[in-house]
Amino acid sequence: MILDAARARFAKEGYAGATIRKIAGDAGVDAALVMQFFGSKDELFGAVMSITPNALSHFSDSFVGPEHSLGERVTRAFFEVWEGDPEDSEPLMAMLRAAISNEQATSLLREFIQARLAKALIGRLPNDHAATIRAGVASSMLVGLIVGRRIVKVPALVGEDTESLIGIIAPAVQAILSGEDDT
Amino acid sequence: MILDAARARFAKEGYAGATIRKIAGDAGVDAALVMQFFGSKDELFGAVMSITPNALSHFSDSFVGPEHSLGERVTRAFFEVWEGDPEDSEPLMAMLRAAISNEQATSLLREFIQARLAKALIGRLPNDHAATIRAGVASSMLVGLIVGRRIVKVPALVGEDTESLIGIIAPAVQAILSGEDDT
DNA sequence: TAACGAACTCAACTTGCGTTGAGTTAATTG
DNA sequence: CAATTAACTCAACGCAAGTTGAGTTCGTTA
Repeated sequence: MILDAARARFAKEGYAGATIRKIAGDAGVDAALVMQFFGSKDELFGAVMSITPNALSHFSDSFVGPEHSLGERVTRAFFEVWEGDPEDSEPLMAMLRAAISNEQATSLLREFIQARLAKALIGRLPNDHAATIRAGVASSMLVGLIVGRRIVKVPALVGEDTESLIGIIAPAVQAILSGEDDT
Repeated sequence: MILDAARARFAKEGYAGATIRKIAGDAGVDAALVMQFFGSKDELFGAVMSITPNALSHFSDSFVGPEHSLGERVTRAFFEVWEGDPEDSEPLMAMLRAAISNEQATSLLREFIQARLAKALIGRLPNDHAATIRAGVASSMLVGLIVGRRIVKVPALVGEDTESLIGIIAPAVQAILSGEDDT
């Protein structure tokens, strides 16, 4: 399937690195066919980028439960999606990689962090300005960990299993979401 | 100056996006001259990427002081460097942007997070395995905030002034560095 | 079985890139 | 002033990319 090949390539090599010819090759097909189906590389990319319903519900579910363990549930859900089924994580990875070099991807990732994650959170927390900001901060921090672990491959993060990381990160996420600050 | 133009372009547009022709144009010079000076695009990029001594000492200094405000000092130093003098922040931005698509940049950023930041931290904390990991986690989280604020431009982060963000983030960084976890 | 349309290939075009080598200006120095 | 070197431009190469249009296979349907 062309879409599968495209998703994997965009996730691994970013927007510029993934060429139509390579994607077509992976799918055992001529590059011109990809063009006929999707019109352009941009449109193919748009078709690939998405947040799967499964990933979304995973995030949403994590907000249900006692507040004292909110940070841990959110952190765990985040890792489960980003390091779980490629079907769910590859579109996210494609967005993240491409967001650095492609404007279209940037706005999609922006919408993901802001609208989706924040909206899911706001139902569970005071729906005010501060909650939105805290949601944005927590999301960006968690994305930063994915960047470190999966893209930059910081040894300290790569060599650690998910549970240990969650043990370290969860309290920090909790601190942000529950709003114990200095101001 | 060619190096100034290159630094700005790499920081704004990443490795692939910044072309030799555009850099040469910014510097009011022919592309061929850039080649004669630096040999190749890779070497030009290598000449641009760096952590300035000023940025480094900024980070180091932030570890000096009482432990209960360590998180706040580190967070503040981080923002001061990344949002301060372009002379210091642009090479970092160039590294970060390029790290997604260029292998050479990936290892440089890896070294930055691991060797430099972590090493500076380890002098101040128990020099064990756990401290290295905590340093990696904190660094990646902070980088994630830069990604959100400066690259993806998440509205919640862009619209907030630095001090408010530090107030939210510092306790989380403190939680990670001081080691109050769940395990 | 004939015909139609979808799925697909082939060869080529265009553009922009990094890069090169030969040539030109400008500055330095003996 | 002559000459050597450094700073620089020009025109072009080769390549890989996205894209195109004409042609081909092939399964479905009348």
